[in-house]
Amino acid sequence: MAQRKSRTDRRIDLIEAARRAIIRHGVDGVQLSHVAEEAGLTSGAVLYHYPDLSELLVEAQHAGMERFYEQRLRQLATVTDPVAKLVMTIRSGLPTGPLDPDVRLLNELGGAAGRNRVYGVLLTSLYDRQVSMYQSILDTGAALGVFRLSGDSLTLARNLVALEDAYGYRITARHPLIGPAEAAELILSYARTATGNDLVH
Amino acid sequence: MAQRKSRTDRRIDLIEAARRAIIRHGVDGVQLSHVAEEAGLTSGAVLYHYPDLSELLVEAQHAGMERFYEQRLRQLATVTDPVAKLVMTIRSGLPTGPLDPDVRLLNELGGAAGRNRVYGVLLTSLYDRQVSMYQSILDTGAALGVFRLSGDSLTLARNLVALEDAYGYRITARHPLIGPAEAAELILSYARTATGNDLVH
DNA sequence: GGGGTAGTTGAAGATACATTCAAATAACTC
DNA sequence: GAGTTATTTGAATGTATCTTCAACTACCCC
Repeated sequence: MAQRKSRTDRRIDLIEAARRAIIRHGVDGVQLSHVAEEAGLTSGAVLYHYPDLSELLVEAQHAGMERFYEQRLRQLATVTDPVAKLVMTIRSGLPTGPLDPDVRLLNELGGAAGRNRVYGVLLTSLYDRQVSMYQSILDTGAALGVFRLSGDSLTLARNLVALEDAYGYRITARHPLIGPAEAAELILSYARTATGNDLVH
Repeated sequence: MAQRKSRTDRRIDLIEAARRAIIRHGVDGVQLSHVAEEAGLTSGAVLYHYPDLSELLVEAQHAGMERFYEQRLRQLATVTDPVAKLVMTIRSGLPTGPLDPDVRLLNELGGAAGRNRVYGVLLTSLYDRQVSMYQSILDTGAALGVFRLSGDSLTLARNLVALEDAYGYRITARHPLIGPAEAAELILSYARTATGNDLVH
């Protein structure tokens, strides 16, 4: 028998297991048995904690998203220079490679968001928060005279996040010419014209 | 009994039916019965034409993608002015609304492309062709002296397609503030700095 | 350390889905 | 228009998955 765990611990485990299962089989292809296997439990045990699988899947997506965002914020807090912040943020929004689990999970959401309102709301809220994150970097840099913005910061920030998203898809789809480094350079090229700064640090 | 059709006619029908079924249930959630229902047939009939459902799904994705791309090329051919071409191309790459079937289908592919090499290749090939399309518009405009490009045309074109992709996702996910018009404006703002042209026509 | 609780299993039952195929029939051929 | 072929159905079969639940057991608490 699998190790017994407290309600909360097991639920955390299951959310992690669901995350992995989604990455492996897709939001619409994932099954109870997949989650159970990832968690090292039987289907019955999964159902004991989450009588409705779709609830678990939503929680898994939510948790994965929050973690991704929190991680970026935490990293951002380690530097103060606007240039360093911007460059670091661009990098942290891209997958480390085609297998990056965080981005893989987010990408799974993309298609489902068109069909499922809950996923749509989740994804939209992540997008908006990332936009705010970029916007505050841009505004701060402009206030300090480091950036000379080529347009309003909201527009620029929205485009920066959009580019991140799109290259995340390209990388996970294994574009032969666009990897993490190339994608970062492409986004940086936009960021340079947007900020009027060479962004060398 | 459903109307009898020739092999080729029925296969075309089934590809269309599969397209709708994928949009409704996702690449990984679609079932034989969904396709059959969309086509107004029984599962047996579907299996008679496509013994392997996944083959039909790939064909459906392929067909949808080709149609999307061909449509853009055809529209592009109706104008000659680089400014008009660029503006029109940006608009034609965006969904008409959250329900736009062509973009919905492409978005379904995004997540699956990380898991399924075939889908990855399909999506990558579409991306590359779209980049070429933009690149040729940019190069022509530059040669004519209409555009003063802010960087190399490949970088700019890649970013333009990336922005299209990303806003396609935002729109199908029903972002409350970003619809087709707003997305077009966001991409145009990038296109303006990229071409040094106001892009009014 | 005994009783109670919470977590887990495994098997049984129910449901859903894919797959096969004989029979039916529409369309085509000569 | 008789015979042949291609397409479709519907029912039967098999398999996979979900769901339920009684039994088991580890752990907690007094």
